[in-house]
Amino acid sequence: MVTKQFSGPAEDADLRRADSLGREIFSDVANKWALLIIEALGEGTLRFSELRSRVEGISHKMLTQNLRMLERNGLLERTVYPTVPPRVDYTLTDAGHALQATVDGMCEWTYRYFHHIESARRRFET
Amino acid sequence: MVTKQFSGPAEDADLRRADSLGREIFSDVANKWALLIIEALGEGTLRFSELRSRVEGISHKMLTQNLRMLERNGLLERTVYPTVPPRVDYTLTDAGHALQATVDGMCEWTYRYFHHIESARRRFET
DNA sequence: CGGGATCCACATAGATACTG
DNA sequence: CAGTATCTATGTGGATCCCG
Repeated sequence: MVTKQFSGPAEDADLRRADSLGREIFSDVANKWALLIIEALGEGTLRFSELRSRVEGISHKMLTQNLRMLERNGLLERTVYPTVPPRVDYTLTDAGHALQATVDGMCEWTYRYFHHIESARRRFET
Repeated sequence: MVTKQFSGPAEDADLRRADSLGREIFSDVANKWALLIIEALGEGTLRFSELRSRVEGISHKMLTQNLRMLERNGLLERTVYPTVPPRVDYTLTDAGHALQATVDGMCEWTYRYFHHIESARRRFET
């Protein structure tokens, strides 16, 4: 999956298509901002402005761009309330939550190997 | 961790430093090529040229660049054999393997939510 | 073979301004 | 408040060349 290759021409064309799509999805999702957004939404529904402050350092533009992309891939749902001023909520779908679980894993990993990484860096710059 | 904020100025300065480093590590690692390299090395030690063909689509430059970064962060070990022609092996460290486990999760996720994503995309372009 | 260095096209992301 | 549009700069990545 994703990293596996299909060698022979006798391979099922449907499987090859699946693999290339898998790779495309992986490329979409495996980026800093997307994962941080997913992680932020893990705690529950958030508005645009709330996301903006939770995902530290993200620009207005990057946020909207990634939200569109995540919505397109069915990872989150966008609810617009036709009020003045407008209000838009973002919530993870089941697929989104499932991914969020693995992102949690990455965050825990960062925490666990913190010192290992710090000392590796010190060793490296010599 | 990573997404958590430290608010008050009374907060422990060491924790803030830890958080910003965590974020830095996350930003390093949460990118397409890095994760695909980690995933490829999950199966075992590989040479530069082997990695180049396993991680489909990666350029010479991106491969070396990411390998340096992953080595710097102590995720993999680089072994140079002083032969002619030279031979260089890359192997995951414990930290690398731990991360690889979570990347596996992402790959499985891609596989599991494949159809969900496909249909979400169809719905979106209307 | 592995990898550094350079050049450059192109995409990406920031800033700014404008709309419903 | 949320979002789109435009402009621009900067940085990222690909291609190419050379070196041990």
